[in-house]
Amino acid sequence: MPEPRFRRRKEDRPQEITEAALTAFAEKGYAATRVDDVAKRAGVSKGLLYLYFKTKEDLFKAVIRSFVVPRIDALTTIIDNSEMSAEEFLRGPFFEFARTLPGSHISILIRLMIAEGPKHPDLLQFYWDNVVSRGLGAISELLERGVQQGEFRRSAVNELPHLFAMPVLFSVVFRSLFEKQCPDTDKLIGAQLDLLIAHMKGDVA
Amino acid sequence: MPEPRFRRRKEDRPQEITEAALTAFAEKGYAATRVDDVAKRAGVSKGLLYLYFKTKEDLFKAVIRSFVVPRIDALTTIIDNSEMSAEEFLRGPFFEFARTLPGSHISILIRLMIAEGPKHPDLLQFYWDNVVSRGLGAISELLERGVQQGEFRRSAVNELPHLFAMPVLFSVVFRSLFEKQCPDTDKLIGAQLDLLIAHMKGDVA
DNA sequence: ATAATTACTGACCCGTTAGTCAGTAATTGG
DNA sequence: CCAATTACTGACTAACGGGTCAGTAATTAT
Repeated sequence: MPEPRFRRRKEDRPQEITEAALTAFAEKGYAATRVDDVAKRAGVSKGLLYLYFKTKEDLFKAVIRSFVVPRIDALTTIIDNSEMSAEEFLRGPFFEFARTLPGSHISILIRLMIAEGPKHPDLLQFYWDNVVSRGLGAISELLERGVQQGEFRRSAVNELPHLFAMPVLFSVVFRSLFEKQCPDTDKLIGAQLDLLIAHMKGDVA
Repeated sequence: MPEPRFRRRKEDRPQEITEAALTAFAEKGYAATRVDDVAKRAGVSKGLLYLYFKTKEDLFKAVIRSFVVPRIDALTTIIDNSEMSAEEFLRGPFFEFARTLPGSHISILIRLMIAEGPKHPDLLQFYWDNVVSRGLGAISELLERGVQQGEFRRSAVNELPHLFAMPVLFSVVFRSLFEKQCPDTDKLIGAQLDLLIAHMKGDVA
């Protein structure tokens, strides 16, 4: 009896396809990625891909959903379940998150989001609700907790959560464009963290 | 004698076309912009466009060149020709530049640059040399001047130029994606400026 | 075994669009 | 006024790629 030409693996296909799509999108960008190519990488025919994803745009959304959101979940879970002081969290898990993000494949998705976002308003809304808003909210809560416990003084600056997010976005974009000339991401993010924490604690800057 | 169907205006065509292209790219992004559409907006036939620009990519590069670079030139000229103190410059012209950029059409080009950059390495190099590198260099010089004149203390933070550039890029991206939910650009940039200047002056943060 | 089901294939279709080019009409020079 | 020049037009094409679907082969039910 001959080897079967293919196996039916309904369960695994979607994930295999989104993984292939992630790689392809990362390499070529959205518009330049051929659906045919994604299918090949996933070891599947184009027809099958269209069985699981209605359109190319649909596929793109699925990629964002399945790779970016979990990352944010991980962060917020740590905040909620740990007893760390705000500073410990910022210098620990947050810093770790921020410094590893720009080198990860997620950073490519963020770039894609910037590039393609305006063409997909509903995706943008999804991204806002599930990633950006929650991320900023988490920082906000954390700072508030720091203030409550007398660790930080109450700052006049309302934009603090954004100021913490800034170096992350900056590094992601900067590195993805000017890999070679990019300053050390760790130092950049570290410097901003130092500035902000010093400010929150009321130290001499 | 009838009105001529068209005038020959060799001199003005390139600029008119790049202007039309800027608008089109801004509205639709690079891939979704039709060369035909750019031509129509410029009031020319597609054939003529191809007489002035070899390819669509060529056109894109011309747009970046002609609209972004002058903006940086303006800034560096002010630095070189004015007698302002560093702080005056940062709180004056630099702040003005930074806060108006995210609302201008240039910001759309920056987003396009982020989106399309990786596909055009030579353009990226050009952009680095003529925009990013010069911009960072200008800030660097300015800070150095501030230190020389005893206005600022010498900071241990080497990444300062990037820290000044950060809120600008952040605002550009943030606003172009989440226009509605974007925090007040002025305040965001202002806050970062305050932090950095306080740090440079050695004040209490 | 064989029928019914369905995951899967791959050739095809068709709208779309970057880029071309033979021809046309506005200029310019004699 | 006519000829030479060239800025300009617009119909054309060649290719590409998203999406479809009739058919096939693996699986499951009987």
